[in-house]
Amino acid sequence: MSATTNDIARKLNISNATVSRALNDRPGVSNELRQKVINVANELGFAPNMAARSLVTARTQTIGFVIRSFDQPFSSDPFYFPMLTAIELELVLHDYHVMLDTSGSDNVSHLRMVKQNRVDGLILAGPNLNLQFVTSICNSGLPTVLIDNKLKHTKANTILTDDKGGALDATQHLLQHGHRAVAHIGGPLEWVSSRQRYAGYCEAMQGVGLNQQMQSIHTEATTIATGEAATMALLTGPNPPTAIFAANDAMAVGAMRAVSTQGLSLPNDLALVGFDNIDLADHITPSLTTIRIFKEQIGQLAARRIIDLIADTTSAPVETIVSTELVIRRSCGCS
Amino acid sequence: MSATTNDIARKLNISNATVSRALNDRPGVSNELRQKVINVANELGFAPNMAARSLVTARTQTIGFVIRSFDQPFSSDPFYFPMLTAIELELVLHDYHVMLDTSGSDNVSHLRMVKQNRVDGLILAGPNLNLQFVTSICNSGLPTVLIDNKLKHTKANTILTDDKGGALDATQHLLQHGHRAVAHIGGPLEWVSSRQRYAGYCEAMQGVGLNQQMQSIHTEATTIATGEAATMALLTGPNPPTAIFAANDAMAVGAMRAVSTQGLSLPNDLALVGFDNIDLADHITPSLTTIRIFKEQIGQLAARRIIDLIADTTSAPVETIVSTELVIRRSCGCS
DNA sequence: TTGAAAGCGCTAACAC
DNA sequence: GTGTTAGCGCTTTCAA
Repeated sequence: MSATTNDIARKLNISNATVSRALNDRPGVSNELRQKVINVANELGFAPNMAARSLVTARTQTIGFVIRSFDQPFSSDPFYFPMLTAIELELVLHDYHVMLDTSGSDNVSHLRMVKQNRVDGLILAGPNLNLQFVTSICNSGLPTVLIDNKLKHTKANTILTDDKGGALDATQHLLQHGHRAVAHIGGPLEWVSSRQRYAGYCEAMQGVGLNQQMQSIHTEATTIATGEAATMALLTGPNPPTAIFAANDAMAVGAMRAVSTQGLSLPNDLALVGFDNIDLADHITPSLTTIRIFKEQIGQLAARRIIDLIADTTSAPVETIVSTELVIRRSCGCS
Repeated sequence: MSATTNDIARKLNISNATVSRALNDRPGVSNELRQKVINVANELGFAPNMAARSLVTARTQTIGFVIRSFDQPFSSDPFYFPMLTAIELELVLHDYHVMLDTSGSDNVSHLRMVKQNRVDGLILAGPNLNLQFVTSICNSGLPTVLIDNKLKHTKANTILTDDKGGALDATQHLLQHGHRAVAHIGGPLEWVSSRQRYAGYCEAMQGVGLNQQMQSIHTEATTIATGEAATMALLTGPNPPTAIFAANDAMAVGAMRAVSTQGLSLPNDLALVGFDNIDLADHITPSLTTIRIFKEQIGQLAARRIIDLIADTTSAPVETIVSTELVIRRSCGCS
């Protein structure tokens, strides 16, 4: 088994308290002795037993990352994974580890990693988590950061994408192409992101007085399938649009399928802009004009916020909004 | 803070030893008292403090999942994530948690989660890990399961895809379409999967006496970019193939780009089969014929194996090979 | 069937 | 500066 502080202490004929002080950069150890301790520790390949340390410090140096396993990110649209990677990369710098939870529990007190005191804080990802669950966590006092989610009546630390701004850019770009019948397809309005993207769409349309031409469909998920269905409904409806702003790239891909099924072609018969900038956006035909989300940066910010929060639990909740970027390709009609 | 065994003991005027026995289904407690303990525990929302338990049992109920952060799975080809999800889902059933490590350390003794006794076992994913690193872990005695990797001189518990069988199916399918100049593009031959897929390709070609027509390019990664470059080289080379078996779907997408750049069209000028069955395979044009990998099942098997291994550390290493499935779409020329 | 006591490895308060 | 002591919350002997 691995070496303990006692092994080091015995070897140097000192107390393990001194070993602990030396190794943790605490005052009250002569430089000479401290160096000796460090040397022996290295020799023995010493690393503190986390269980023992946690037991006394009540700190685990672990952050829980919670996401619903049935969220699309885990399949066709790996949305939260670059974030997760970025989070881990940042947390490692601060000596923290990440523990995963995809169980989709509806209650904090059912979150095993919390009950068992396994984590110092939580990052909750995605809008698809049970509202009461999120609220109860945020009120529990455990340092918590939300990604892509927001509570109505509870202040929380949250990292958001500038969904409204991105949607505004996307829609305005379509308008600049001369389109008037610009429709929107998106996710459930219970999600902050869906609401904001819809708001951006509305603002753009109303900005040029197209209140009458507004037309949008909100489906229960934002997948290829729902995008296809929604687009089909629009194309076969009474006022088929000439352009569509899709709330994410998966739906945009679905829209492409619908267009193709209808015997139409992109971008001539229909212009299309997505949201996300998934890696494949550049590799489908026609390549997809979309709004880039800075996933890695969002992950990094979430990690930093949770660390700050652990250091100072009393700090006021902060809402961080990360901007977006319009990535112009072919599906919008640009050449 | 959360309740402890002492809280329960005090409330019932018994010792915390009895509480522990009652809650852990150990013999030596009357049914009556056990039930009382359980009731009080529920009332108080008790959950054992993992640090305390770990300290005495030397078990953490945590499995480390190790992967290199720069592996493609984390970006365009979310290969290992469905696996990770499946692993978590399975481990939860056995009261285990998953801790992530993407640091890409080159040495076990540098793996913090191991040094600090944070994990009971390790799942190492991907062929891209440092060989010495993997070997040293497998020899360290810590229960370990490899996914998509294999050691030459060290026996290990490993879960593999039937890469050779899948490649055989893919290549034979192209041959059945009447193609003779069937080329292969794949990853580095240091990877087990690349070697096996290449072997399957060779076996298929040699099986119909096409040793002379064999032509393959192995790139340092299996991405859209390398697939495009390799295909470009083949198409502009002395013997342009009429069909290509790509070692994964990302490379196949790259191949499509090269074909398009060359002014050719799929599947008429070139037939194509990939490997993976990523979600988008069905949504690109033409839809991609490919070999399906059962990622969720692989994850589940890895999780089960690591649990068995923890229960019986002496059990002999097992190599598990999960079969594949040919998914026929349009890129191969089928209609 | 139950309790008392020891101890896992570490940190922190208090002596000296 | 350094050692002694206690204790974090739990499990596990050993007694009774």
